[in-house]
Order: sequence, then structure tokens, then C-alpha cells
Amino acid sequence: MAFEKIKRSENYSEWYNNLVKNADLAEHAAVKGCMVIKPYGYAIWEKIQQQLDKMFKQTGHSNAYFPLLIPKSFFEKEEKNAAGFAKECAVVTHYRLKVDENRKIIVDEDAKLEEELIIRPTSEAIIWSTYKGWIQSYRDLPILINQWANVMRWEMRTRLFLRTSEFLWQEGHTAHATSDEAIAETKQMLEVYAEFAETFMGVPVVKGVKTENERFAGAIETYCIEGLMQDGKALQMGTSHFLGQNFAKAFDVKFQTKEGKLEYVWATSWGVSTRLMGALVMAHSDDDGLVLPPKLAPIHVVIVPIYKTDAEREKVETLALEIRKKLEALDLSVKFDNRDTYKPGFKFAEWELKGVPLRMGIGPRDVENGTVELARRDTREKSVIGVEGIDTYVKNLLDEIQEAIYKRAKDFRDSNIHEVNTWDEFVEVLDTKGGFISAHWDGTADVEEKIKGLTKATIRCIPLNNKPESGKCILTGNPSVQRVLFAKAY
RNA sequence: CGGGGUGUAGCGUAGCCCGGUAUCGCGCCAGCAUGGGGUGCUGGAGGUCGCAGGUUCAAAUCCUGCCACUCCGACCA
Repeated sequence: MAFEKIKRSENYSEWYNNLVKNADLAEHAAVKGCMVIKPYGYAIWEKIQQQLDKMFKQTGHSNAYFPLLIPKSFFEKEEKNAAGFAKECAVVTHYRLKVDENRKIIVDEDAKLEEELIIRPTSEAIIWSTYKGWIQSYRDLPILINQWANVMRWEMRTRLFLRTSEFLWQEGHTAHATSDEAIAETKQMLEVYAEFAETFMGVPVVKGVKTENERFAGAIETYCIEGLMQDGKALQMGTSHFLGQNFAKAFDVKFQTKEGKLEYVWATSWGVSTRLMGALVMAHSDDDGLVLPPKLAPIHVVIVPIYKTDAEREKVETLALEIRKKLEALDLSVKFDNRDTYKPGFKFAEWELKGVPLRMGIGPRDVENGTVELARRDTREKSVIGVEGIDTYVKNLLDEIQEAIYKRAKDFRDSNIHEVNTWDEFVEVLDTKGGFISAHWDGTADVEEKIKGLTKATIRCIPLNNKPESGKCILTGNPSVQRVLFAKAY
């Protein structure tokens, strides 16, 4: 487990890559831009999934599954959506291989598909072509469906979890009778995402609306949650789109109203991906490894026994197992690390690397005194606690850690939102401090592009809780009615 | 797509300029000691040197071509 420690302050992206690998979250796969999510990383993803899935179901959604492959003719129906994703689509052109004279496997040219199939970069096309068959009457609405799936986007530049060619996500696709209902759904799911990010991931987010430039291809309006990472760069953590009637029109999905009129269906789609894993790593972790919020940690407490003789070992183990039982009765996940092949110090370092929120050390001394040593991963504080009532103590402490992690991230975020009023200030803050920059913009896509070209900063969103405020665009001096949030982003 | 880097044991590497059958560390296996913050010692196993071709008595090393991955940009719901 010996590995080179890389400091965040020295090389943030190297730190990130190393941490993802060393903490056993994921590694690069044989294919460019693809990753293998390892068991420990996948366990975290499963916690994310379980919680989100619960929240989706609580808001009335059901899971279903649609196919990976989309006929090209379906894909091209919603023009903007197709154009937006065209550059990053993998295409299936043949359905068979064969063995050639050199005993090499080659594509069988005789097995060329009549129509090419697109590997889904997102599923609106295949889903709306299906919904067409499901919707005739207002009685068939709303349709509230989510799917857990993989998608593929052939990105030029990839990064583990943050942007991989193939990634796992969930995509909700809903169909409604009215525009208002669809908009309400879009906003509801944004709230679900925000609550998940803050309460479970411990990552504070800004809820907002995307500008036209940053909007999902095919959407009328894209809502988003934006987080801030420790290096001062923003990360889009989830999006919820109001699709209007764009897809209904593209796929000719109409329903008959109570009054007997034929109308196009209103749509939404919303998604979060394994990118959230990247957010989790970048928001909380330190130079010693991961720091996981208890609510998403696969292991809440790791018990490390300390002993010399077999007799000591037995006593320590008895106490450890007793405590584990108590903790498990409170629904806590406990790892008793009784590997005899590693020394305690090694284990301490390893579990810190993996971000386990609480470590419990139990040695002969503790057995004698009726105590254990508890070490918090987030603050590195250690304390000796009596065994009596340890279960509720630990449970409360985990809640406290969850809070503390969120608070630390929120303090960081809040102190990194800078209001600026001039172009010079904008450039300087961007270069020296990073973070979110709240500034006036004249509302034109053209100016947004120019700013991006000059500084690499993009408008992350127009915050939902924005107060109207008249001012002058930092670049052009044109009048502006509100501030927007700029940042360099992943 | 532009620029850089890498490809040698499970991982990380030295060797390449100057050709002679591969170095070191971690990990792995065995044993003994050790055990409250990454343990020490001893012994051991493990290699088509990315692929193909060429030069040569001899290629990890020189030449040609190819491939892959990665990092930094451009791009990116």
C-alpha cells in the first residue's frame, strides 16, 4: 500500500487521479477513456443509487429499462438534440465478425447493418419513440419513469469519474399533459438533487438555470445544481430539463384532452451520473486520502484490534465483536479489520486513505479500562470513550461528522463566491482566487462566448434565488438586470 | 485535432546515448521476530522488455513502421 503522497496544493489533478486509484475507487480500463469501477468505489455508487432511487420513488417515479442501441433515424428526429450529441456518438455498423485466413478476427463486411445504430449518449430518442405507443389519452398521463443505465459519449478529453467515455447514470423521462405540470416536475427534481447533494453528499450547491449556450440540446430550459471543488473550479452535479413539446413533436406524441382536442405532450428529463463520485472526492478529501460523509460511506466504523499475545488478541476480539454487534443493531456498517498480517499503523493509514469516517482502536489497555479509542477521519481528533453506551455515542458522532463535513464545504464555498463589478476585477479574481464570481452580464450569448474565449470562465448558472439588481455588463458595459455566476468548470 | 509523456515482473522503475541476454523499490510466497501510527531480518517465486519488420554473430538498446494508454490544451448535456 506504500504510495507516493501528492499534495492538493502542489498538483490538484495529479492528487485527484492518485487518490481515485489508491483509494481503490477506480482504474483506467484497456479502452481509452473508460474506467473499471472497483468494489470499494462501486459500493459508494450503490449508496448513492439507493438513496436517490428512494427519493425518486417517494416522488412517484418508477424504474424501467430502455435499450442501449438507438436506430439512427430515431436519433436524428429531434434535430437540436441530435446535432448537440453528434460529435460524440459511437456507431454500430456491423453485427458479425469472422475469422480470416490469418486466423485473425475481422469485421464481416457481409454483415453490414441496413441502418446504423447509435450507442445512446442519452435516451430521449428511444424513450419518446416508445412513449408514442403508450400515450393516447390524458388518462395515460403523467408518465413518470426513471432508468438506471450506462451511456456513452466519445469525449476527447476524459478524467476518471468526472468525464469518462462510458458512464453510469440515471435518467428520468416524464410526460405530462400541461406545460405547468412539466415545469413543476423539472423543478421538483432539481430540489431532489439539491437535497441529495447537500444532505447526503455534504456538498453545498447553487441551484440555477443555464444560459442558452449551456442548455441541454433539445431543452427549453435547463436547471442545474453547481458545486464548488477545493481547487476553486465548479462542477455541474446534476441537471433537470424542461423539454417543452420538442420531443413530442419530433416523435409525434399527442394525446386527447378531456375536451376531445389533440395536443402534444409536455416532457422533462433529468439526470445525475457517476460524476458525483468525482464531486465527492474533490469536495471533501485531503492529502491523506478520502473523507467520506457517513451517509454515503460503505463502512461507517472500522475496528482495528491491537494486541501482542494470543491471549490479548482473544480478549480484544471478544470486546470488538461485542461492540460490532451493538453498532450493527443501530444499522451501522462496521468493518472489523482482524487481518493478522498487517500492523495497526498500516491499517490506520489504509482506512484513512479510504475515508472511513470513524476508526475504533481496541487494545489490551482498553479491555482493562472498559474503553476504546475513537478517531475521526474528518478532523483527525482522537478520544478515549467508555464502552458503556458506545453504540449511541458512535451514532451521534457520525451525525456530527456528517454535519461538520457539510459545514466545512459550505464555509469554503461561501467564502469563495466573489462579487465583482469591473472587467479588471473579474480577471484578477479569476486568476488569483478562482471560485464562483458573481457579476453582471448583458444577457447575450455572444458576450458569454467572448468571456469564455478570453478567460475560460463560463456562466455556471443564473441562480434561482437571484435578486433583481440593475448594473452594467463587466465586458460591454451594457445594462444588466441581474448578476450571474461565472466560474472555471470541470 | 495540436503539444508533451509513457509502454521492461502484479505496481512503480533503472538500463537505451555508447548493442553482449535485465536493475532497484513496493507487492507476492516461506520462516522467525515484531505489534497503541505505513515493522525488521533471512530466504524465495515471478520477465514474449507494447506490436511488426529491418540492420547485426548478437537488439530492451540502433533503424523503419504501427498500436495503445496517459497528461496539458482545443472540444464537451
